[in-house]
Amino acid sequence: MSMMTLRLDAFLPYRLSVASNAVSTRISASYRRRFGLKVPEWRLLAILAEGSEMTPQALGNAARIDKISVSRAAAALIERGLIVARANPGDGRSHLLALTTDGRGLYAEIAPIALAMEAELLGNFSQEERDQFNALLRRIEAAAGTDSA
Amino acid sequence: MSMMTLRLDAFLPYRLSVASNAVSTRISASYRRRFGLKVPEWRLLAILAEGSEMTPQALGNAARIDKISVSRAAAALIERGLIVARANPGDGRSHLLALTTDGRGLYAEIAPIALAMEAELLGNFSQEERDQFNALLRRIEAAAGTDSA
DNA sequence: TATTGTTATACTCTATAACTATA
DNA sequence: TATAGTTATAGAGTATAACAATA
Repeated sequence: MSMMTLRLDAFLPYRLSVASNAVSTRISASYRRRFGLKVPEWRLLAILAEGSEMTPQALGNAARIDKISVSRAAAALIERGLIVARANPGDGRSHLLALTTDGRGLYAEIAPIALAMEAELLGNFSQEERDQFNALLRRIEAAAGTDSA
Repeated sequence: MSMMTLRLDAFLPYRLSVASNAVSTRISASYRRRFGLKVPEWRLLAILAEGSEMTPQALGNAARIDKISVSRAAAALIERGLIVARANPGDGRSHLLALTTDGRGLYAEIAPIALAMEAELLGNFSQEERDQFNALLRRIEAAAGTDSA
């Protein structure tokens, strides 16, 4: 009877969870403290700043947020006047969300800070390591998304 | 006035969070469904299986779990008869936790499944990529743990 | 009927704070 | 006084289900 032993320390889901938690605890505290934003709210701002107006569904796909969280985050941002909704001419069930001037202003304030935090976390990563890390994360994500279990 | 734009898609904290969430959603659902274990409970079993009896504090350090979660997870495991507590001869405030025979049995059942899930997630990773990924995660974790912000 | 979006509800994980018992 | 551990409480994130409006 051989005792199978797993080293938690080298177990990937554990390492990934610990690293992700350490990073997001630190970063989300900064968003909240400095800007009163929750993570899903910040993600919506970032996606909207990249392009033009979008439906909640498209936003959720782009930011990897389920429709319930999109709905709540959008409501909070609308209430603060950071985004606006207008009717979707193509589909009456939906609407189009876009940044306001205030929203663009807040985003312009946050983006450099977010990049600085990222740079701090990746302080000693070479560009190659950074690209590699990103690629590995995408592969993991794709494998986890597969419905084979 | 240059508009600073950040690509959320390439923003590391975002990628890390998405990958970690995809992995842990999938794996934790398996622990819960098949074994009735929450993640902190599984971690305590894994750490105790690696060595001998430990205090809650030592367990928390080894499994990266705060003392409140250790306390709750340990209580759940004790109630199920998977671990036992005995007085700590060196410190009356504390106690020593160890796996029971049942606990060892359950661990022996889970460990191969956990390793299989990990292998599935890392299916197309070479050993070198795997080691590199682990090392990068540790560096990120260390950088995030630093109290410079 | 199916889909978009909202609301209600619940669960996991984490964090803060107050408490106890020992040191 | 300080520390180990427990309990209470609250918040963020995510998930399921039921619902309203429109397709």
